[in-house]
Amino acid sequence: MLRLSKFADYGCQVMAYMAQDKAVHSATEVATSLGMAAATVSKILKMLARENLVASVLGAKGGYALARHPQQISIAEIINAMDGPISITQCSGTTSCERESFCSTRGNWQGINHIIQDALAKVSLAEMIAPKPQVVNMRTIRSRDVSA
Amino acid sequence: MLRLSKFADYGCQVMAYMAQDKAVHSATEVATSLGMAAATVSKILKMLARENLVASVLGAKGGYALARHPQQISIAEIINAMDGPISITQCSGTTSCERESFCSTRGNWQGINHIIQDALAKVSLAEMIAPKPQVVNMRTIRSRDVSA
DNA sequence: CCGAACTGGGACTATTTTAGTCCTAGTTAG
DNA sequence: CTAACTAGGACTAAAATAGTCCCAGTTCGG
Repeated sequence: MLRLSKFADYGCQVMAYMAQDKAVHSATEVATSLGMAAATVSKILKMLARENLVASVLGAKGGYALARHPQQISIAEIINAMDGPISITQCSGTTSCERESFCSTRGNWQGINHIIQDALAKVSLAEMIAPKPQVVNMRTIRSRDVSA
Repeated sequence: MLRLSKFADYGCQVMAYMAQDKAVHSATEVATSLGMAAATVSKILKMLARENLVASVLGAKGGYALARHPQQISIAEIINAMDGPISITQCSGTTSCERESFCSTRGNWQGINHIIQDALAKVSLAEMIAPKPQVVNMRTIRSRDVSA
């Protein structure tokens, strides 16, 4: 339906791991713990560091630590850091968008996009790692379609 | 941030065009009106027909017409028809998902996924083509980030 | 002061998705 | 019976994504 990139997914996993404590973790350590390729984790941490979601410590014994408290980091920020702020409609104003009905469509797309961003911004990393999901009433999970 | 495929976008455009009236339109006609490649529009209409969003009429003078009233078609259905029911998290249960903290993360992902699906299901094709966006209060559009 | 353990940044390649084209078969109006 | 259509799928092309690697800079510990 709507896809989140693997990077965004990885980014959240990495952040979830980091959220365990306030300590400094090296990329290698995170990779080992998560069972991911070291180079990939390193890349992800670099991206997260650039967006100030994690703070980096240079040199030997260096690594990364969460820049803020898990309560103060939303998954929207993580996704943005990994995927960039790409809106769901990527209509780059090409020629096929001239008709009035289409433009009004665009306006609605933006509204929908906003709802999604809002939903993601409302969930903090702390909530994400909580065993009891509070994001939405979980009786609604049945709505989940069979994945492709 | 979150990407909608071009096909889903096209599908909505095609459906918006079809929603103008209850008449039968050939793929060629739709393509011409929308300024899109005929083969592509044809493919999109076939997909929409398979999901019963449009009804097809075979033979000469054939074509497609909206299967239901625009009020009764949600954009979630259109997106599903085009992209398939792919949830935002595509974790296929690989080895890196063993830890408890991750699994709880998955549960929350499903909740978020549901919110998004809900938002899309609430918007009908009729609302989508309406010039005045009612989907969300539009004072919030400022939240739209600069696209990549 | 040197070497080992790190991050920073980016170039590069491989892989997978996505988009788009085309062909053949079947249906129907005139 | 032919022209105008859709049905379905095979195929190719293009682009986005994921993943690897390299080199430079920083810091710790001996």
